[in-house]
Amino acid sequence: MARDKSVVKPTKPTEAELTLLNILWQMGPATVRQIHDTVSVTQKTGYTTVLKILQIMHEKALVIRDETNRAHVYAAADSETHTQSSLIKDLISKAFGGSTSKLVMRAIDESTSAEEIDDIRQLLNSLEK
Amino acid sequence: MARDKSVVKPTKPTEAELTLLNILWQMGPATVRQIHDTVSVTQKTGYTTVLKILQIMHEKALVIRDETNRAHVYAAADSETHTQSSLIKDLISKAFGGSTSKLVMRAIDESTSAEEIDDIRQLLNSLEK
DNA sequence: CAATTATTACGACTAAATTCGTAATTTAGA
DNA sequence: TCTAAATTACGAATTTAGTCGTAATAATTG
Repeated sequence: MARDKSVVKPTKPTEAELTLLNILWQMGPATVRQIHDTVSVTQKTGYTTVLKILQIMHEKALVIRDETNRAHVYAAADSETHTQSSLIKDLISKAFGGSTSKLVMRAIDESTSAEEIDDIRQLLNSLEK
Repeated sequence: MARDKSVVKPTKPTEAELTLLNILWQMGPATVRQIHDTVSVTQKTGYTTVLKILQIMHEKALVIRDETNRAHVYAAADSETHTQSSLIKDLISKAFGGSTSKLVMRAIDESTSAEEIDDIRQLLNSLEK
């Protein structure tokens, strides 16, 4: 049976895709050139590799593209927050039996700073109401 | 340069592998037959497919194998807790800029039950000392 | 306008993940 | 023992991810 395109769940980004999304969330809309320059700071990746991944992400609707100018301008299709939520929900269901509290227990360890713990405590307090 | 095998980081399990690990953590050591029977309850997967994935997991040292008997007995190489920690750390670094508190904020939402929130609060309290 | 440069398009290639069929082997039962 | 059943071994086929070279196209500039 044919699937209804409008209801297809957004694809989970791969690692390479997530790397580019992080850059887009950071810089905002950018050209392949800008994105490649940024990713090149930490990784040795070919320009066409970045281009290709962005094109695939466009097919998957992970990014939107402005083709007005010669150099297309790419932007993340979903917000960082939205994507984070979907990634974390996925992990909770696949590795934590659906238990958010178990995940939080595993997430916090000796390497977690006092500030982070404090932030989390604040969050908990704000849920009181 | 050759890598020191004894220091090679444990591979991150794929989705199919994680499915089988969940079963092994649940049942304890088990034969391919038992694992296949269990996975079959929720998915339609061929017996040899399960066997193959377990063999690959063995190569990757994700599981250990007792070959004493005809039907080999497989068991998870790492504990569920250990694997959960490593998966969550991976996600924190790749999608949350290394911030545990950001992850916890995204993890908790309207669908999180009061019991879960309570469990998390207890955990926070236990960190007081 | 021609030549150089920048960018996108296209396709190929490798590696890993997933699937499973068939062969070989071992065990157990008649 | 000999046949049937169960299990592992082997390898092929498919899909996705990731990589990049080269061709085609568009823009720039001398």
